[in-house]
Amino acid sequence: MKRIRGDHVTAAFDLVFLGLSLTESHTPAVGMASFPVSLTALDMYAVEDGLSYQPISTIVSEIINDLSPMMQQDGFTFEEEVVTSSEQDSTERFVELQVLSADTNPMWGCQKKEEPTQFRPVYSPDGYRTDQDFCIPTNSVFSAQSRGYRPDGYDSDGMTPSSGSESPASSRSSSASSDDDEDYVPLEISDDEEEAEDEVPSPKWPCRYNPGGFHTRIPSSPSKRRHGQPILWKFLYEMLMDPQYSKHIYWTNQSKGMFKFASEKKEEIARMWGEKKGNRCVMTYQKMARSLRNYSNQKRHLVKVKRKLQYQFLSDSLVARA
DNA sequence: AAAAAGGGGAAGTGGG
DNA sequence: TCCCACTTCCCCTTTT
Repeated sequence: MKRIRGDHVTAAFDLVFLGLSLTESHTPAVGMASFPVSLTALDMYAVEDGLSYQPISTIVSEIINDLSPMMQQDGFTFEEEVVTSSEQDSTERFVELQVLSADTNPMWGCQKKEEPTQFRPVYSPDGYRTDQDFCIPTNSVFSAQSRGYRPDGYDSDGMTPSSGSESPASSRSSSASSDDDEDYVPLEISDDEEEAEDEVPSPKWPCRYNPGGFHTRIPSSPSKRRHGQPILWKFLYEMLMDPQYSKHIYWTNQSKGMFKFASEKKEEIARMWGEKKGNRCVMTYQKMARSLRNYSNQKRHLVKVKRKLQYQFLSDSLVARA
């Protein structure tokens, strides 16, 4: 039997779990539920798979190939439908997952959660986060792990490794619930400008040529070093996915990855980015935009849209990034 | 016309 | 030592 990569299972359930682009049309019949998923939109939700970033459409395709035999055996069916939208450059591919519920197959139970499910972005600036247990937020729920599809790539008996003793994918998953959770610091917007000024004083001289000779950056914490430096486009992406910042930065066309900075908030976003990086100098929108232009010039991650303060994510770039 | 935003060269920084 | 991902400065151009 072909074995599945545990992380991909996690990713598959994450995308359903996220509620991203899930239509509201799932119709829980007796024992069944279906979840049409727009993969074009979900391409924006690339998943860190060990060393690279893959669009979810790629991962879902693998999942379908890998899981089909097993899931059909257990009463699952995957039905794929390709739908071409009216817009020229957009082909939306829908995957409909028909899932046998726990009601009709008690093996597909879902562990109870104290709190209701909260959707969350796949990305955080500090890396991928995922929960170990999850339920699809309908009555027809199941847990990947309860089926023996373990994120560590072992069979349900925990004795049979899938392929290789260590894979980047499995190491990512196993650390996600421990170290990463501890390191994760939610974004915060300080309403107190003076407090922020205390932490990041405005120098009286140009940062690069300061007479005091201070370093331009505060040394990173060990956790930051471990996970690499914060990445600008991920930072922006998380802001876009967080309703808290909907007045700062927002989608203008989410399915195409187009977003816009609010003119009156762009400097605040830049300042937050500078604080997240630990810059000694205050980050400005002008400087942040220079970084974004580097992305745009190199055609990676995002490009500038010919509209004021608007940019567009490149989903293909997420695949190419290694 | 003025302000805001866009653009890009060049050099520098710090982590991996 | 090299590369990456910015950061900073500066100055010019384009858009609003």
